[in-house]
Amino acid sequence: MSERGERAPGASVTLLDVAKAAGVSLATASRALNGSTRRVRPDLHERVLAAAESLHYSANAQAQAMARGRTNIVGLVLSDVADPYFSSIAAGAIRAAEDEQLVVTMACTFGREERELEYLAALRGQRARAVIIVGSRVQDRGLIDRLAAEVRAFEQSGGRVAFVSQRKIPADTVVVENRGGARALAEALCRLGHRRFAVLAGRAELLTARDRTSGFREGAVRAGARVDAGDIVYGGFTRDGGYAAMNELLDRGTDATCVFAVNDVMAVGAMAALRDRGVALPSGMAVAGFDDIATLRDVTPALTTVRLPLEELGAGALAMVVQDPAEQPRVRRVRGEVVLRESTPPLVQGEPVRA
Amino acid sequence: MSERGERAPGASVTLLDVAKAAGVSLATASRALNGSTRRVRPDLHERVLAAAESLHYSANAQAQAMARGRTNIVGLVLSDVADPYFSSIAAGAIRAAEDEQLVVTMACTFGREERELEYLAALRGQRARAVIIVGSRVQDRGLIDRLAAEVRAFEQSGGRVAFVSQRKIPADTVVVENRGGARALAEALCRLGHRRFAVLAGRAELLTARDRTSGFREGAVRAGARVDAGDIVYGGFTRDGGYAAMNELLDRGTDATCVFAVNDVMAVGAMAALRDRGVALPSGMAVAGFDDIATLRDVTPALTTVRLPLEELGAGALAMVVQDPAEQPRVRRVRGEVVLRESTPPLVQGEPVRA
DNA sequence: CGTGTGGGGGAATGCGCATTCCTCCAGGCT
DNA sequence: AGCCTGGAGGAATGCGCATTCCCCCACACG
Repeated sequence: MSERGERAPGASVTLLDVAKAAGVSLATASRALNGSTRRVRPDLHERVLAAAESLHYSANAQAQAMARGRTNIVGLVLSDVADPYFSSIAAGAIRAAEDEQLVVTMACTFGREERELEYLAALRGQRARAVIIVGSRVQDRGLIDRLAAEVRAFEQSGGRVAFVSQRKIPADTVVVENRGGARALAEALCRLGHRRFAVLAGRAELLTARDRTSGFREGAVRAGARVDAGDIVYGGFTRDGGYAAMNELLDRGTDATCVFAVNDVMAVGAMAALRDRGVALPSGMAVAGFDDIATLRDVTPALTTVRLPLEELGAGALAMVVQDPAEQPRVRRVRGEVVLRESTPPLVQGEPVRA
Repeated sequence: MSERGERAPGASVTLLDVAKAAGVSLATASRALNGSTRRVRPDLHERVLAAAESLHYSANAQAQAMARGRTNIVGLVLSDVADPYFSSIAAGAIRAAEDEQLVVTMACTFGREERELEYLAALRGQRARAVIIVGSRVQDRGLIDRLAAEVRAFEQSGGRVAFVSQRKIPADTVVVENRGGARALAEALCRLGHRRFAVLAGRAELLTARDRTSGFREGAVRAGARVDAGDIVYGGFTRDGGYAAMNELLDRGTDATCVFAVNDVMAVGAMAALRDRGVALPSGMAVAGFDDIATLRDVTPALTTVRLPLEELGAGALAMVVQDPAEQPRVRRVRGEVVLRESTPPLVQGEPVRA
């Protein structure tokens, strides 16, 4: 099989092979390839590089990591890559990581938040240099405490941790101003003439969903409008969740003129439900979302929403994790920008929608 | 600082610490924690587990990898996670990897295909167990040859490689039947009455784009319809590419009654362009895409497309890479399913669109 | 009661590399 | 000419772990 004299499959060329081929010691080969405080004579340096090239040498990252005592791995933990919200954040983080010569490993919880714990432990085992945890914290004191302990253990072992979520754990965090964004959105919608709102509030445990819901309500009330408790519908934080919640709302009956879905994919689900029920858009019901997902910018009617710089969130978290740790955990607040589009036209008359 | 008597930051607890705490040898601790052909006396076993637990021990994956000579890392190389096509495939792969106790590391080329080479080399250095490369091959013999060499080197060092793309490299490949899917789509559209088509063909170098374009043309011609060379517009493989290409087509003028964009995001861009130019949808121009991106299933008019089981593509590639290698590289063909929706209503009369 | 046998604990080895320490040599100085 | 110094190559060490090999002990059998 290997008449070409190649090594057995599975056996890869090591630094020692390179050193031998170059006729130098292992130490010199290492110095030539990785640089060092020590200098290597130019001709030897040259020979080592040539040998490595011709042998197609690729340093064993595991061994390097062990010898050096640290890796260049950054763990990224998020709920679902297939969700455009998370994939955009991931793209931002990955891009930034590549600039820093860091390798990103990714894990998804797929909605089971307790898996964050497992992944964090696994990444500690990987001796990952840092971990970025993206996703809403949930209303569960026990879980938060356990996660905080796990984060401490990770940092204790020399790693860095950052969150993109609520600031519930003492660690660097990129905080999205969900409440403020939702409040501003509500106020803007009130200025358009709306006085009665419904909210598709997503999963009740998710703090992101809660913050957006309560912020919206706050803004509405402040502007003299109403969000009745009966007009707040919980459900999934997904497209189908939005669809179902909208249907439930219509079944209940509502006199809201505008419905706020706590994220864009839910809003799109809600629009689909409205259309299926024969409600004209946007005249029959105004719809607003949150996030400004790029892929959804071309839906019709164009969706009013709160724009979030998603890629920046990921890049920002990576930047925090690359910096030296501060005395106190840092918080980077990111605000959303209200974007009014066709899905929420000015209301001529505040008359209730038929429902 | 460490009045609690904790170890210096950066120093993590090792297997030896656990062994000492349990009053056994390192070997026994290893056997208890990882299992072995050898059995460990139950009480010692118990003690080791308890010690590991109380010390919050987490095995150093690097060291394990080195001692065992292999890792449980799977590299995923794709062009852009933020693109829903790739993120869906990634989600499928990650899900499948988790079932196999594998860790996924992700890298993005962001459209620069030559980076696949770099990442593959880096993953060889990681001693990754396997690599999955997702994305269209490009028309570039030199690049393909270099990639093939890099793949050989990777396999030579004991790793496995799979592609989700065209079958250009001798390795396990999940092949999407782009040509066949596009052909079927064209035929279906012809049955709706269309006789003149335009194609927004994406980047000319991408084989995926080429295959879809030529397959579509093939199907159209076979069904007695036409796709004039002047009605094929190249551009970006993105939403903005679709938008620009559609505008270019309208500027040129066309008498096509239906435009096929080689993927869904381009189709959405095209619809936006049509709308901006005042063309009524779907009556003024029928539009079809390819992929059936989940996030885009609610656009209006609902987009006719070719459905691809994206998550399955990722999961399938992972399955191939987990299996023992076959004598001959495997090929798993995946076909798309034509889904006719409102964006391509039956054509009553084949009259040209105003353009 | 002596010897054989098998199960299981422990010491030692090596994985591939960075790094420290030792050594040697060349050049400059007195 | 002899000594010192700095620069650079090489041997050795250790990172944390799996695994091999050795040995001891308990039990069974003759």
